[in-house]
Amino acid sequence: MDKTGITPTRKENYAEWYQQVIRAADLAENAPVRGCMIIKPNGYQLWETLQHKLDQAFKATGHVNAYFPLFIPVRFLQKEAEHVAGFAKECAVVTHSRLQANEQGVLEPASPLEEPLIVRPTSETIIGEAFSRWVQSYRDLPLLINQWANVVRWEMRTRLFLRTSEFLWQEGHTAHATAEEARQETLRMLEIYRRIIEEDLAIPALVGEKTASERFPGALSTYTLEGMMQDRKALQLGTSHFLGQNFAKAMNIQFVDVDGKAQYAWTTSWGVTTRLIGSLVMVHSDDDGLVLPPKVANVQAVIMPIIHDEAQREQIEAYCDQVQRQLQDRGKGLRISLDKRAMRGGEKRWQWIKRGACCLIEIGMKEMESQSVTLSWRDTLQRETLPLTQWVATFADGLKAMQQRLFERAKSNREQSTQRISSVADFYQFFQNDGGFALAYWSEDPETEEKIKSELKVTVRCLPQAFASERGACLFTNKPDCPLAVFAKAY
RNA sequence: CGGGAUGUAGCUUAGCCUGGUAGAGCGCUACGUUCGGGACGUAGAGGCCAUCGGUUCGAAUCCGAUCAUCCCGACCA
Repeated sequence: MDKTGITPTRKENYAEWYQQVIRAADLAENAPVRGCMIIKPNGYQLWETLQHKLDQAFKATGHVNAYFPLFIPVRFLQKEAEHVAGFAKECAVVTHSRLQANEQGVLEPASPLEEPLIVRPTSETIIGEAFSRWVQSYRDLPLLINQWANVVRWEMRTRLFLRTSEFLWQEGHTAHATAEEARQETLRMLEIYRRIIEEDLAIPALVGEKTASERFPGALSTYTLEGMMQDRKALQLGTSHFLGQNFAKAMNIQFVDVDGKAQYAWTTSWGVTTRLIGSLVMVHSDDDGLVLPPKVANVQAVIMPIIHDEAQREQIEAYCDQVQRQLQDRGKGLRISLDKRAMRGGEKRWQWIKRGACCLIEIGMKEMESQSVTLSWRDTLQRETLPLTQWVATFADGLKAMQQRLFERAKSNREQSTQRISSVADFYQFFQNDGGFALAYWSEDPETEEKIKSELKVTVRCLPQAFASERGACLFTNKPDCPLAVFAKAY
């Protein structure tokens, strides 16, 4: 194959390749509003699939969904000092309640609001206000709430799915009677994210804790899941925050404990966003377009009738219907498409390759006569022909195998670009070459963090859980007994 | 918000310097030949050249203003 589905290739221009994959798969487009995107049906279907999997996991752990206002009074945000500082610079502010035509007939804002409202960049404060009324006694705890919503963070530089001014997410907000319980909740949700990201999205996730500088504004600790994209840059896939009593104190979430004493609750929040769709594109896709893990793919198999002679159309299509029915009978949840559009076979095949259909099934006279199918899996694109009965019986296993292949490939990509670093010179060398994830002992001192950020554009992604027991002398300061940190360039 | 650039068909764009009211490729529609690795031919639809103003007999083209977008910097799921 010399001609690739996507121009340019990953190697030629990764950023442009990413945009083109999204365009070719028809996932989303830039909206006529600055920094915003239109998520098209193919993209939204992916989001619905992720939503469904996450929602099930949340419900299974006792969380319930609710919906809180889009608008938040400015004074709410103001109640937590770090929180304001973190979000103030990127808030959309609503100041007027109507439009009025001026002398030229141009509509202008009129009727100023007494108190400006911000469009939620996140909902800790407005949910906290509600919690303060809902929580009275230790019997009201834990309070486990999730919200599916859009949020707005006014961004300077935007990219489809990865960074837009408005995006979709879920934000979980919980309140607990003890610090220990809240911390457990933070870690429990982190583990749910890890499981879905690794098992459904087939993206190996590096799990760990954020440093002070990368922590959520107002949190005591922030845990993160970091994925490595094919350009070796890190992408934060989800976060879970232990908020301590900061928001409980700011929003006055108090309860009476067993001993009759008033106590501040301990709260958490955690979220993942439509950015996960961007990570799917950047981790699995290739120079021919979108590649998706079967568990979340919109189309797990597409059946394409190949018709040379119009006289044969009817019988070939009837055979295709039969193949679809038999596959579908093997599993209710299977997503099988039958593409009867009158297009040339090659063109049709390419279209489905670019859209990330997991399995491409071509059926013409040969297959019909021999009761077989010709198929290829999206990640390898190698054709093989199998008897229909055998194919139907093994299709589900084929999906599983592809899911596994994608995960293993992503994992081996990450491992190849992950390196233990033991000298500052090697550290600089590593990032001046190809880069990736650099593991090094680090004293958590903010000065080196600042220095490498300005000199190399490298940040500390997290202190990984997997290496929590390892201690060593800091790479930069030589201070003994420091934790291992992961450094990388990040989106 | 600083530095640089650009606005012409759904998309990518030529034309602008040297004024004479628009050309191409892709896409779209129809028909024909094709069809298991991205077809080709023929015909056709589609643009008051970002907006407003100025210069001129005449402006996509020259001048001014406005708006928008993109790229580079400081911030970010």
